[in-house]
Amino acid sequence: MKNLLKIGELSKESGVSIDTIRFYEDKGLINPTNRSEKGYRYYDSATSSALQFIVSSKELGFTLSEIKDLINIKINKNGKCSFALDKIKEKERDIDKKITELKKIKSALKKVSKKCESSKGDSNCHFLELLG
Amino acid sequence: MKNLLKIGELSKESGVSIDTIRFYEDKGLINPTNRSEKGYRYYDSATSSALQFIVSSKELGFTLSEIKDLINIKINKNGKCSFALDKIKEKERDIDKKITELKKIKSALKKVSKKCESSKGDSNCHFLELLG
DNA sequence: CTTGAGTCTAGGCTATACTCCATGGTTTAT
DNA sequence: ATAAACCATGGAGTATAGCCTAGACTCAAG
Repeated sequence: MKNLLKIGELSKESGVSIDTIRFYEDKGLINPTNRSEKGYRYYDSATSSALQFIVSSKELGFTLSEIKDLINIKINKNGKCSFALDKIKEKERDIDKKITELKKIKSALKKVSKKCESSKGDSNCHFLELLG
Repeated sequence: MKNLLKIGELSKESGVSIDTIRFYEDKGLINPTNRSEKGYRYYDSATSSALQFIVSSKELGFTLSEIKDLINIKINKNGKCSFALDKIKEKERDIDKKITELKKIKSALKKVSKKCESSKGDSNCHFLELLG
């Protein structure tokens, strides 16, 4: 097939492993442009951008299923931004929530370590004592 | 057995489910004080504190395997704080790393959403366009 | 034409922290 | 004595995002 890549070539071009490419197909994130008679997958080079998009989105904290939604926005809504924007804002809120959560944990840990430090010289640890 | 609790009673007292208690035993976090001839587990009430310790530690971000380490410190090192303190400080660093990571993601998301907003009126989305 | 490299499918395995289920034995209360 | 409630074990299932393997084909080069 002219100008089309086999899965191994796509893998090299995109930096995504063959297994992962097949896995993404299984999850409905990408599709081979076509298949040979014998079943070989062939991709155009736009698929490489699609894979890059997936990788970047993952780095932004999106799960594969959320990324699938983003792709469907592109396909179904003709790429209108407002729909994607909703998802992005939602993810921002998610991340914020996680940060808040972790900050709480952090200050709780600080409290515990202070407690621990205050019993440094003691034979028993004020934290571990909770074990009973 | 006098003063000992059966697993269901321990579960009620600690708020940890029966299944989870057995699961923690399987993971080496707790042990029944003894077993009846027929195999029933019996616990003293200190086990309830131990379960509370596990729950609290989980809330502090420790995994079960890390909690197991903490318990072993109590057992092997006679509860000396310095050892526990190391683990706590390490966990603080973990949490800090995660927070930093999330903050990076957050600012990247903001960038993307700005880009997205700037193309709101356009027929195509600057973010989704990356899909090729 | 043969060999080696590439590809196919289907399935299992990883880690984490459980939850749920079936099947069968035990205890307790009436 | 009998039924309800409890307990035991072992194994499967959940979610996420892949990795790895076997066994069988196919393709390209010499």
